[in-house]
This record gives sequence, structure tokens and C-alpha cells, in this order.
Amino acid sequence: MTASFPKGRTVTGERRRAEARQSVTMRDVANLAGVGIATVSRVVNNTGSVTPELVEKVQEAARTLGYRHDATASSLRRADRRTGTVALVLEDVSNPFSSALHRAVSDAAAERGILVLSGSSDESPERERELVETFTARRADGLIVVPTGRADATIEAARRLGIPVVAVDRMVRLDSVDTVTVDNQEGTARAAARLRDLGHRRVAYFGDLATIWTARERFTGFTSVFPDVPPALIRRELHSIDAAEDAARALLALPEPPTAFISGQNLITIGIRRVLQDSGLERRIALTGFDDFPLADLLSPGVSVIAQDPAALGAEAARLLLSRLDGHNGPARHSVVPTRYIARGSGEIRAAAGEAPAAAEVRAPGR
Amino acid sequence: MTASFPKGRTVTGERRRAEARQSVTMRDVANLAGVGIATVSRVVNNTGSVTPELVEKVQEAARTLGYRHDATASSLRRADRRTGTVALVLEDVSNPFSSALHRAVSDAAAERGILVLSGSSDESPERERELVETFTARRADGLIVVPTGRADATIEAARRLGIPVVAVDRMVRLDSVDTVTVDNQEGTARAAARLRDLGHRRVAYFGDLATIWTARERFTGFTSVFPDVPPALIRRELHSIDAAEDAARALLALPEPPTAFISGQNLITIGIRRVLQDSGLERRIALTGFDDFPLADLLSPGVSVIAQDPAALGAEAARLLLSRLDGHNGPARHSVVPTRYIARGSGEIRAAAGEAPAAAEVRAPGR
DNA sequence: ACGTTTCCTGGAAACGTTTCCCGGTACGCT
DNA sequence: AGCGTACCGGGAAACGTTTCCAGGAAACGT
Repeated sequence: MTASFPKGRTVTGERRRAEARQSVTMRDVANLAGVGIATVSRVVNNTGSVTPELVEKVQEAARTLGYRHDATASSLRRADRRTGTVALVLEDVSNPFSSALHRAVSDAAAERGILVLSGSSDESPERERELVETFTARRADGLIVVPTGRADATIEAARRLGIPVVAVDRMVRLDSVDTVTVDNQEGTARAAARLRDLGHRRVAYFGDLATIWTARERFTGFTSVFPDVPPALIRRELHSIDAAEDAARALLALPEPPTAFISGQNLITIGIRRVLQDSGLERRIALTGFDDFPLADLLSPGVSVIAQDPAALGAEAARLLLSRLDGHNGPARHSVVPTRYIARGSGEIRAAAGEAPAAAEVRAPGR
Repeated sequence: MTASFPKGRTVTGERRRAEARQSVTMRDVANLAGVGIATVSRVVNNTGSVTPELVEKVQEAARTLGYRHDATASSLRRADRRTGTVALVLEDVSNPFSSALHRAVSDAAAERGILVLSGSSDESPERERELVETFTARRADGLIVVPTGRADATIEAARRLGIPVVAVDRMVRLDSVDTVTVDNQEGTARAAARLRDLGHRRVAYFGDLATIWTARERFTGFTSVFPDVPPALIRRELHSIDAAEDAARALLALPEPPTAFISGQNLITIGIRRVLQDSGLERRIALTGFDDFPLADLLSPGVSVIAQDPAALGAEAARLLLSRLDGHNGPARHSVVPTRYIARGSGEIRAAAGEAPAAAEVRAPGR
């Protein structure tokens, strides 16, 4: 009895299922309800029309059997081949910017019963490539990507497969993908101009990896206001708090240290601030950072930032993607969401009168 | 020619596919390579053994045709029915604790080529239920859940379907699920004892919703050290920064305000600190929070915390889940990962000599 | 009252894959 | 040389679903 089963058609299947406690299928439900399998499908998806009486019978049967719809089988057969899944490639699921974006996308998707797959590229093109490929293999209905900028070929491949893609936070050269970005240049330029107006001339710029589109944009914004800052005050390729700290320490040791810092990114801002604070300079040297971070307001002085709204970014990306899923088929669209300058103090510090403030002056208590 | 197709077997399929630019299947590859479809499958999964020569031919064909493996069809037919997906139900994808956990799980999964589906329950049992049900419909191979504690029935249902579940951060009453939690009681008790040893007697406790297991545990830890703190100093059901701020303000207005606060959670800690800081009391009244948060060290004084390690939590949860996927079938296991007290200053403030410091004394400049 | 349309239902054919099973070839052993 | 074994490859049957199609009953119009 346990060894082998007769070769008969359905008998084998049902026996095996019963034996192995396999999942209960539409056929089981159909049998119990005494209807055709097609009817069960119609009831489950409540599509087509079926007599209320039968609906009740089917639902009853499904309930007693503990039937669970199988989404994979469904999407395999379904005409549109939809899986009800969108995939999200972030830089790092755990950083605040990414995760706020994640949340916004997730919410927009959930509203339509769509699930979100996600992964972290860690700024690595290979990893991005892997993720995009896995996601397309999983037949995600659409892709939202924060592109590293060096795996565009893979994104294009996904596009050619007919999967809609929207690039978020960073522009991408392909003309088949929607993008939603932030006005990086404008925001940085505005913050820079503000420092200029406060009398700052020696303004240091600390930026992220130049492979990152936003980093380049922000830097451009900076140079548009300070076209001839000495190269010694410019550091790029900074991608961690530690790197930023080292660089900041180095600049402060200069004979003519900067009177203000502009940071192109979160972690850099924190690194600079930490060094400033360690040296007791946080009230003497101005600091403005791109991208807000939690608790920036609790520090004293508060850290002024050019805030972007990752949730808005995510929501807009989701909107674009969902419209594609709804069949919209126009040319690529490019949304730009505005930044907002938040004055908290650190960006409102005036330049000291002299080019290089005397040490004594520097150490004076801030208030 | 465009209207209808002859009824012949393969012809129809191929024509249609060509016409509609459908995805290319194994059959297409098999045809081009001049092999059987089974061989293509073997090559793609590199299982079984097939002549190097044929492998080459198949890969060549796959390449020229741009063949993409279809994971949904694959998992449908596959004997183990694996989808290569685990699902993660968090409280909120975008909060630092959740997202760090997310990241750890994601990394462990990625190592095995497993993808992660995620969703936010927002502490709502209905939402948790929905998520778990959707995930099981999607046939996720396993589930990692931060349970609200009020949707256990659904979790049990998933378990009965044979899907391994691990509950993380919070205990769950079911004996079919592995759990990994933090030593909430012990950690809180230790921090409380420390305050007691610094002379504090009027210690306020601010806790999260009592429906949350961790909140109850932490509170228990607190009362074990301060069994008879006046009820006025105890606030629970706090779940946002704002709520914590209001409560903190109210307590400070008391004739006998507390000399120390213990916070059961991140946002509460921040709320308390903000109020303390607004009142210039951050150096007079002690504050210890459960769960670390970024920049806690940059404030001054730094905020002392009972730190948990969400990444470790996630990694352990992933480990437990993956072992189940690998076939481990023992009874439920319960991991407890330790907390760590981080002294940064705010938790090291001594109690003032008098029971209720005079107003003048309180307002004196901190330094 | 009869033809025609509409509606509901069930059987069966896909969807793209894995896996079972069997035929065939090559090889090793006696 | 003959036999057995091991191995490789292909055809076809699943997996659980949706969708096509056709049949039958009911409703409708004249």
C-alpha cells in the first residue's frame, strides 16, 4: 500500500496528494462542490458570472478543504502573465533614504495587491546586474531601480523583454525608461549661494563617488556658484563616514582651513560634523549637507540640509510604473521632484572676518 | 494570414510566438540546438550530466535566442515546489530597526540565490494577516515575521501548509515556529539597576503598546528593579515621538518630576530627549533608552542605550529558516541574542541630592 | 409556439518547466 | 566476442491554473 500506486489517471494523483498531504487544488474543490474546475476558477477570481448558489457551494468547499490559491500556477497560465510583483533594486535596503523609498513604493503597490521584491546593489554593477536578472527571471511585472549607472545594458535587456522599468534618484541614458530624480544641481547651488552670501569664500566640497549620477550633479551645482575654489578644498569619492572624517580632519589641518563645508551626502555630513564637534568648531565653521537625516535637528547647532523627499520619489516612481502596468505606452517620462532647504543653524554661520580665524577666536564659546 | 492559424501542433505555437514576439521558451532553444527539451532543462539547471559538446550547443542557442529561464514555470513543476523566495513581514520597512533586520536577512538569502519579499504590518493584525496570506499564496518557501501578536492563527495556518516560519524580535505562543528574540528583560533591568545605583529613586518608565511582546518584557525588566515606582511616572501605550513628547512634558510639570527616564523604544527616547533638551534639562535628568539609534553619540550628552543588534537578529532568523529549508525538522528552537549597554553620558547622570530639585537649580546652565 | 439570443457551465487545451522512464550507444569485463 | 552495466538523451506526462469552446438551458422577441 505504501509502495506503489495503480497507473490509473486521476486516481494516482488524488491518492498521492492525500497520502503526502499535498496542497489542495482547484480540482479537489471542484470535486467536493460537485462543479467543474473552470467554475472554481471563476469563483476564486470572481470573474465571469456564476450563479450565487454555486458561488456559495464553491466557497464552502474551498473553506472546508482549506484551499489556497496558487499564484505561481495562476500567473503561468494567465493571459497577461502577470505575477503581481514589482521588483526594487536599491543601493542598500537598510539606509534611511532607500528604506523610505522602499516604503513608499511598497505602499503604492500594496494598494493594488502588488508585492514588492527588493535587493541591495551596494553600488556594485555586478550585483545590480544579478538582481535585475533574477527579478526578470522571477517574471516581476515591473522594475524600479536606483541604477549604479554601470549596468545599463542589463536594464535595457529587461526593457527589451517588455518589462517596464523606472529609474529613480538617478538619471539613466536609456530612452526607454521613465526616470524620477531630484533637482540636485539646483538644490546644491542654492545652498552654496546662501553660504556665499554669508561671506564664505573658502568653501570645501565633499562629494560621493563620481560614478554616481547624483554626486556629479551636485558637484556641478556647487561649481556653478564657486567656480574657482582651490582643488585642495574639494574631495570626491567619499563613500563612508570614516572616509569623510579623515578628509575633514586633513582639511582642518590646512594652514588656511575652509570656513564652510558643503557635503554631497548623508554619511559625509555626519562625518564632517563629528570631526567639527570633536574640534569644538561646530559653531564656527558652517556645514550644509545634501539629504536630511534623522536627528539632524537635535544636534546643536542643528545641521542645515538640502532635504530631498525619498517618499515622494518612491511614490512618483510607483505612479509611473503602475501607469505602465495599466497599459500606458507613451515615450519615457522624466519627473523631477524639488528639494527643500532646511535651515537649522549650521548652514547659517557667517564667515569669520579674517580669511583664517585665529585659534583663540575659534575656540571661543559659540553662544 | 493575420486572422487565424492552422490547427497543427507545434506550428501554431511557434507561429504565434513569433508573431506576438512572445518570450522564447526551452522548446525554441531545443529546436535551434537540435536537442530535446529535457536536455535544455538539464543544461540550464546544470543537473544530470550532458556531453560538454551538447552543453555548448544549447548555451549557444540560448544566447542567440536570448532565452530567459522562467522561474515561475520552473517552480510549478519542480518536485520540491520551491520558489526560491522567502517573505519578510516587518513592522515598517522604513524604520532603522526593521531595515537593518531586512538587510541581514536579505544578505543571508542572497548568498543562496534566494529572493526576499517584504511588507509592513504597521502593527496591524489585519495587515499582518493579509501579508502572510499573500505570501503563502505566492508560495514563498519560508516566512520570517515580526508578529503583532494578534494574528497568530494566520501564522499557524501557514505552518500547517508546511511553510517554515520564524518569528523574530517577539515571542509567539505557537510551538511550531522558531523564534529569535533579544533579552529584553535582562537588558532593561540592567539599565534600571545602573540608574538605581546612581541614586535615582523617582524613575519614569515610558513604554510602547502593551500588545507588543517586547514592550511587556521590557516593562517587566523595569519593575523587577523598581517594583514600587508611583504609577504617575509610568506611561505605556506610547508609539510615536509626539506621544512621547507630550507625556514627557506632562511629567516634567509634576510637582515632583522624575530624576531619570527609561524609554522602552527608539522613538520614545528621541521624544523624551527632545523635551529634555527644550527645557535645558538634558544634563540634569538621566535618560536611558532601549534600542540604539543613529547619531545618539553625536548629541551631547550622548544618549546611553541598551543596544540590540538587529543585524544579528536578522542573521540568526535567516539561519534558522534556511536550516528548515535544508530539511531540518526538529522541534522549535528559541534563540536569544544579548543586548549591550552603551554608556554615552545621559544614563550616567547622578540623581540630584534632594528628592525634588528646586526650580532654580534645574534651570541653571548645564555646564 | 418557435427560433434566436443570452447566459451559465464543464471539458480540455494550453502556459513553460521538470521529471519519469525508456531506448540506445559505448564501454568495461570476462 | 558476448554480455552487462552505466550513462546519456528525448518524448511525454505532469504541476495548478486560466481560457477557449461548445453544449445546454433559460429567457426573450415576434
